[in-house]
Amino acid sequence: MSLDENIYEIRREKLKKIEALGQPAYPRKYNFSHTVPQILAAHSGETAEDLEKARVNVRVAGRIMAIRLMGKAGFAHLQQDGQRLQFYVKKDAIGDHGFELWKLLDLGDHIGVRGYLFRTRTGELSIHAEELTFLSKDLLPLPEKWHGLTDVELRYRQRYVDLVMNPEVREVFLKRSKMVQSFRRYFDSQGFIEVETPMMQPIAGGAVARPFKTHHNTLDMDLFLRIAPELYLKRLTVGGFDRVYEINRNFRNEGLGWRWNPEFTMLEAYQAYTDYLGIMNTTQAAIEQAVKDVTGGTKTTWGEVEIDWANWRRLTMREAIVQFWPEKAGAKPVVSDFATHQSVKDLVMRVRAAGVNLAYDANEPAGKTIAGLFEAIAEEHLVQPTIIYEFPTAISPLSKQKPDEPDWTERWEIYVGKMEIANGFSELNDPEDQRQRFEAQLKERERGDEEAHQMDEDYIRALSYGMPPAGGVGVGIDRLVMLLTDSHTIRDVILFPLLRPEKQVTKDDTEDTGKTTESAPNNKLSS
RNA sequence: GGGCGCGUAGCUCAAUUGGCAGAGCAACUGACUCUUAAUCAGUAGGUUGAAGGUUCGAUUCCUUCCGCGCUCACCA
Repeated sequence: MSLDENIYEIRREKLKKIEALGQPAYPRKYNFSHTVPQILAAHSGETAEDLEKARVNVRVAGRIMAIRLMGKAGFAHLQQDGQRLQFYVKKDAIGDHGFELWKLLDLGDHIGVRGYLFRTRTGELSIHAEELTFLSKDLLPLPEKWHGLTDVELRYRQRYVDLVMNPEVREVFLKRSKMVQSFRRYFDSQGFIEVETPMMQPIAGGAVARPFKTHHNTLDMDLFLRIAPELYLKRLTVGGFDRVYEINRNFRNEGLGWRWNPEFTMLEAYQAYTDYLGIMNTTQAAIEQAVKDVTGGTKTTWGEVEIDWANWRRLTMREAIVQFWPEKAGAKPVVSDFATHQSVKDLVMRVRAAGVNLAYDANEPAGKTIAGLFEAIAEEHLVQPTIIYEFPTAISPLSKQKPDEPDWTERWEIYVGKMEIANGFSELNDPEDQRQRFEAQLKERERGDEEAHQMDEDYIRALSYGMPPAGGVGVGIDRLVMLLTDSHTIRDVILFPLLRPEKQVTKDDTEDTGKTTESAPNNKLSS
């Protein structure tokens, strides 16, 4: 028998003894008068004399996170909503029966405490307990109280334990929730309505990525998990929802990394009768508001640097390439250098000669090469909020072209902390142009680009009914949370990030220990 | 997928050149009616991720596998 199975059995025995004392093992409810944070907020300013003069009776529920037992008395800390309140148990005050229960409690148990507030000799606000109510047993031992849980694998696999032990983790997800609330409030206030569009799509469109495939049995049809809601949201603008947004998951069948999780949360919004500049301003305002709502200010810490969300710069993609052109690559490019396949190739060769690692495919469109050039030399400099605008048409199959430069589109992206966090454009609403763009993408697909966009006939039909001019945007919620919480891996802002399945305890394993599986906790702790 | 690194008690970590596998916390027993990383005395807890190899002897060296982290490539 392994140690924690031993602890598990010991605690089950304690649970039986608790039942024998007349307390249900798994009671239905507890009528509390205050939460722990409420007590701390309301009474932290009161002195021992104040509390003696006007006695405050309370009933509080929480999880026991520390126990200090001293003969016929003892102290413990009750944790609720990430905050802790001490309570004092004295045999004289709680009675023999209550004291028996007290001795059967373990770290991690949920209990209710009835009593009155007082201050200990050392001045800590505490509950003088008069009655304990058992609420739920922790059968598995919590991690060590001082170092807590630090093993990253265990933190992600057993996030519930991580959340109990690490208040800063809890804080990250509270901020995430506040951020999403803030976006909803902002877009609602601007007359947008929130909608939900299909997660399972017959054609995975609206972005450049490889999808997950699934299957519906009754219809006997293959479906894809969406890589973006874009094409459905734009169908809704055709239908007369002039301002729509959706906050939900996208799924992309690609590698994992510090900025990438296969499922991630995106805010997408579409606004009729405006263009890329209009939606750019809306997005910037929404993000500035979210930063204020989450942090209370306009500056955040990102590792060694401070990000100033009140100070944005805007550069075209070409300007950014010029501005961050490596010295070793010689004279900075001029506008005409971006115009032809050959001149773009020359730029790539100069940059490579300067020691920059950059792949080059002679068969790909020049616009795609330019985008690669931008990512290779400019992206790493974009730490402060920066809007890069005017993207090549070749990589923007859903954006309107610039009227005077058809090789370039009215598209922009926001970069912060070297990460792309938003992508918006003037939405292409010409069905014939859209068909030609899809056809160009199909050629890319034939060339071997699995991520190139597919033809979507129904989407073109929808555009053919007339889609109003519109600006649209997608905002990467996870990455924005990373920036606002100084989290340097996306896994720290996703409650249950994708991990390999953990090895299960097999029957052979349990037979070897001579134990039945009935009570064996089936997790890594016992394997 | 490539490169680098890690895996020792429930948790956090030690173990000299290859020479008896340890500590703190958690747990168990006992003492203690204002402690707060409570204290004091004692007890128990290990197939050192797995399999194989070298060796008189492997946590340590070698091979393979499993898991995790970092990083590069592709993607947001």
